[in-house]
Amino acid sequence: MRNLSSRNSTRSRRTPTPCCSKVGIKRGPWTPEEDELLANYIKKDGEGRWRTLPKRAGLLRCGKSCRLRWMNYLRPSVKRGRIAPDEEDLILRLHRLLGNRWSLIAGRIPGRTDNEIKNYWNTHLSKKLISQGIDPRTHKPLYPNPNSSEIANIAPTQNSNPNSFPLEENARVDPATATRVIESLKITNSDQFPNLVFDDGAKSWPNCDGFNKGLQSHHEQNKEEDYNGNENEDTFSLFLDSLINENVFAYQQQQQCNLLDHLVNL
DNA sequence: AATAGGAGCAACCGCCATTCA
DNA sequence: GTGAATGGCGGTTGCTCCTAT
Repeated sequence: MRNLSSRNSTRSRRTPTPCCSKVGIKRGPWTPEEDELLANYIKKDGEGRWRTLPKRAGLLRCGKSCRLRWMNYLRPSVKRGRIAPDEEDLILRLHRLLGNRWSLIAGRIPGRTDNEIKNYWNTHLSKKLISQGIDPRTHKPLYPNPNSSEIANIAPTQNSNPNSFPLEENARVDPATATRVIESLKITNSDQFPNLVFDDGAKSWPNCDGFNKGLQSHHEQNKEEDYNGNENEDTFSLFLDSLINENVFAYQQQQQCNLLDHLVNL
């Protein structure tokens, strides 16, 4: 059983949350019996009304705990097992675009939960990027070459420069826009162009800067104009579309180069 | 064989957005 | 319009298992 004393002491200083404040609520790992109770109840009565579900299902758990258990483990659509290389690749690209928006990222990877992706990122991918000299938060080089022209385009740490637009900050667009962008990105980059420049952290830095610059101009435009949600969404989508198209163009150029090299070597 | 340390991951937490009376 | 209830999210914790010593 987990030691929850530290959490309880923290909670005692705060207003208790309504669903978990009752005495007698069970915590910690779920037993197979509890899983069965929950799964059978949801199969029979469906998801939803999580706060009252435990009582109806005969569980001594809070509603949040039931929801989490169902969403992350019991749901039939949840895929178990290792993250495949193509899934990892998609996570990397989506994270680069969206930052730590795990539920959005998970929404584009069938069978994977936000918790699973978040864990995988924290335990595998962030370390992998660091080992490659890439900042996992910004997807930019950790130690840029001072002689490189790239240095001028590297976004400083947040708050250090009010004019900088680090990717993570920029990624905070509304979910509807993000979803549309991801949809087009997935079709364009993942399905049709699996080896796109976008995949490679080092090669994509210029694209990333373009991304930031585009967002900056977008941001400045918003400051000048009265806010119009749909219009700005469209502008943002168009910008991202153009960014994606640039990648497609880069890919096509690379393919042509590869073909020429091949012909030369014949 | 014992144990220390790290990795992986399930679960909990607080906060925020949305819904509804 | 307002406040309570609810759902959902991202950050964090700590337990379990594995590996190195």
